[in-house]
Amino acid sequence: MGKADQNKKLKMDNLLNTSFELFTSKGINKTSISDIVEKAGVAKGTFYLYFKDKYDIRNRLISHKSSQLFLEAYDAMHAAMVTGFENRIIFIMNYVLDALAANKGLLAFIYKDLSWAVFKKALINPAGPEVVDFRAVYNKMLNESGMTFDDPEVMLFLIIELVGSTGYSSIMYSDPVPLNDLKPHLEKSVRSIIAMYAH
Amino acid sequence: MGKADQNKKLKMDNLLNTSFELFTSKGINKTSISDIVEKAGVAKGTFYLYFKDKYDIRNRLISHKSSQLFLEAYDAMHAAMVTGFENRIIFIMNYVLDALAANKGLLAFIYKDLSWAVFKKALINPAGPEVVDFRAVYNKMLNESGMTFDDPEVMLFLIIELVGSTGYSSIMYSDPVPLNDLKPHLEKSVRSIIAMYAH
Amino acid sequence: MGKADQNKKLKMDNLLNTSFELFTSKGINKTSISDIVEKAGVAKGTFYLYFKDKYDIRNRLISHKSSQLFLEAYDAMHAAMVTGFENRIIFIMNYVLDALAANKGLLAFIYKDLSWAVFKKALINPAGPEVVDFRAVYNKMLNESGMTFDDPEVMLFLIIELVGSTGYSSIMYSDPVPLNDLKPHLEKSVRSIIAMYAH
Amino acid sequence: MGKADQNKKLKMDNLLNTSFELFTSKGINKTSISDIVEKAGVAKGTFYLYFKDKYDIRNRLISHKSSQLFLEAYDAMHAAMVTGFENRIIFIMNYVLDALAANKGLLAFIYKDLSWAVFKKALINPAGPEVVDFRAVYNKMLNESGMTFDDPEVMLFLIIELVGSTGYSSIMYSDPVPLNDLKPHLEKSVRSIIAMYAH
DNA sequence: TATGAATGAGGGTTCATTCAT
DNA sequence: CATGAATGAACCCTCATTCAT
Repeated sequence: MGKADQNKKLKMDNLLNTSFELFTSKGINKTSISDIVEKAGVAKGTFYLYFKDKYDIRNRLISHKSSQLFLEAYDAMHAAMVTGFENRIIFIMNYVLDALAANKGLLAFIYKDLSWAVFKKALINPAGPEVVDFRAVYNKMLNESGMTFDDPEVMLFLIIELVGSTGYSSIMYSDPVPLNDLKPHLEKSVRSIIAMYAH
Repeated sequence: MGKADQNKKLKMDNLLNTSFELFTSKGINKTSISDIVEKAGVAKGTFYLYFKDKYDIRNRLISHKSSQLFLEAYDAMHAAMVTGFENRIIFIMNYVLDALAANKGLLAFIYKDLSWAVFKKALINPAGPEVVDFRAVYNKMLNESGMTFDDPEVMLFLIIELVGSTGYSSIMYSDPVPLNDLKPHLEKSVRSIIAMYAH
Repeated sequence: MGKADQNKKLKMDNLLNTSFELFTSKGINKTSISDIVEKAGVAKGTFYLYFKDKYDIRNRLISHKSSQLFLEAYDAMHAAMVTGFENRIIFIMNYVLDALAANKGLLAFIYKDLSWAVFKKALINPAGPEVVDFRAVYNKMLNESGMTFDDPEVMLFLIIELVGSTGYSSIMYSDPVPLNDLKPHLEKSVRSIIAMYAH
Repeated sequence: MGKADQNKKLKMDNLLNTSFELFTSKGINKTSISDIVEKAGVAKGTFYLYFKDKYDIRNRLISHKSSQLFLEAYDAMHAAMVTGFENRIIFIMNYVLDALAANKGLLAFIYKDLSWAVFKKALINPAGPEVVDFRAVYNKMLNESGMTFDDPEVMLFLIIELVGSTGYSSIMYSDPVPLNDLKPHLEKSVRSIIAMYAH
């Protein structure tokens, strides 16, 4: 990588980091491009050399941050030496929920897309090199489980949507119950869903 | 009701209907108040006689449309003489999913809030007179079931979030599977969740 | 006065009083006609039956309130049995300054016109019946003084502008000195001005 | 100064001049930002690059124009080789009054603030580099007088408020007397005030 | 007389985007 | 590559005034 390319990478990372801070603190709608470039210390025009618009930068951030979060969860799962397919899924679920509860700005930021569609785009058909291919990870977990599942993709879909959707409400509004009260319900439900698909 | 009041009601309904059309066709963010009043054929100031802002009118519409949808589903359930608690929940679920599949504009409009928070606000703590108190309906269904449930509120929460969230993805993007393929999965999952809470 | 006329008078006084409260509390520019009629409990159209616009009502209030203030000062002067032309002018000056210091809303309200032009319009060429003709009062004071003055009108003009203008700054901003520090300066200056014109 | 900076200065001066013309011809309240940018031939957004709002531009204009006026008066005083403290103050007074009489738009514009508060802000605690520090000029005049004064600041305050306030009425309305008739009265009064403070 | 719903021009302000430097 | 001044359409919202009832 030449010096120019390095410099380019630095500017880009700077803009990405700055945007992320602003998006998670004041929300994407309230963040203007002026805010971003001012905080990043570059000129307005420079923004357009690297990104198409605010939503371009948002999409890249969602991919990157989601990917990072799931990777952390996966690594923590290994570090904790969790065994058993259900246990592993539950571990990841709890890890992600706790991380989001500790960083509501992040939750608010990725929520509208922390649904299957973006999950898939970000994690399963990763665009960039630094994004994990979560499908491979999932398949690995399936293989290591020693079980077979009907429609494993739909199963994952159901779990992600259920956990993401209820987790959001619980973390953001403690409604209808706070996260710690919700977790046992989710654990039971997720185990029940997995049981339905395993044979 | 005097002639003036009738006229007032007409203007308001006109604004509500016009807004709904615009919100469901171009989205709420792309709809300006200018668009609304122009299409409705009233002056800009008139808008502010009836509504605080765009989000005021949106909230009223969500309440009204959600309420209407669930009421239709409930009536259809009675007309079909469906018995059994699980069967009734499944019937309502399918009815609502089919209705939203037939009206994607409506789905896009209410989705971001067809989650527990708004469902609750709109249907369970209804503000206006024309909005159904869905909690009473739910309690009635629980009583008629002849069963008892642990945490019936959390159970409903899980079902709504699961169905709403997966239904959105399936209807809008056929991803990961189209609605008709999703339904049996949802039915199984919902029955499984209910079974977990019944005793 | 017929019953209808009485009613009319009541409505008008109601609007005048309400406007005065709003003008002195939030300022005339920030007070809308909507504010006035809402607080007064009458319909918007009613306002226009009695007044041309906001400035019509303001002018009447300035006349009325200024007149009232000077009348109070004059009465207090008599009650205090102050004798001597200079003493009387000084007494009135102090009375008015103290009253305005105790009611900054009133000062802010009448200030922009508590200058010769309005003073004259309000007090010397009074429009309505309830407004004092201050010129007569002034002439009476001149006669009772036993002295003769060159250009008594210009003398009064100089005094009013000097006192009004410095008093405003002193009361509102304590700049360059607070009112109590200003008073001796003003007293000396006013006596010096009067001395110049007396013979 | 680079070409870009020159251009920037030009735009700013253009906006200042245009605003001044509009403020003095139609008044600040009746002048909208739309009016200003239209007349100046720039886009609306450009206004906000240079000024916070209408009152920001007004304040800068008042500082600038007042400063300019007093500086002219002071220079003329020197050119006329006026000696003696009272004579100098009287000269400046007359110069300023004549200038304002010749430019009633300017008088109307700065009047509401050609009072101590703004005089002080504009001339005594000058913000920008092109604004004269009139306090230094006043102190110089005091020193050169060879006399000592009690409370020279209050003395100046009394003079400025008296002259400004009566001058406004006289110039704008010839009420109670036209400017040329007022001047001897003011001269006498000002000399009398100065005499009171000198020792 | 009294009402108050309706008006709509006009206000201030923001901000994504461009382009000459 | 980088800049940042300039743009100008679009935004939301206010409010004095009118007029049919």
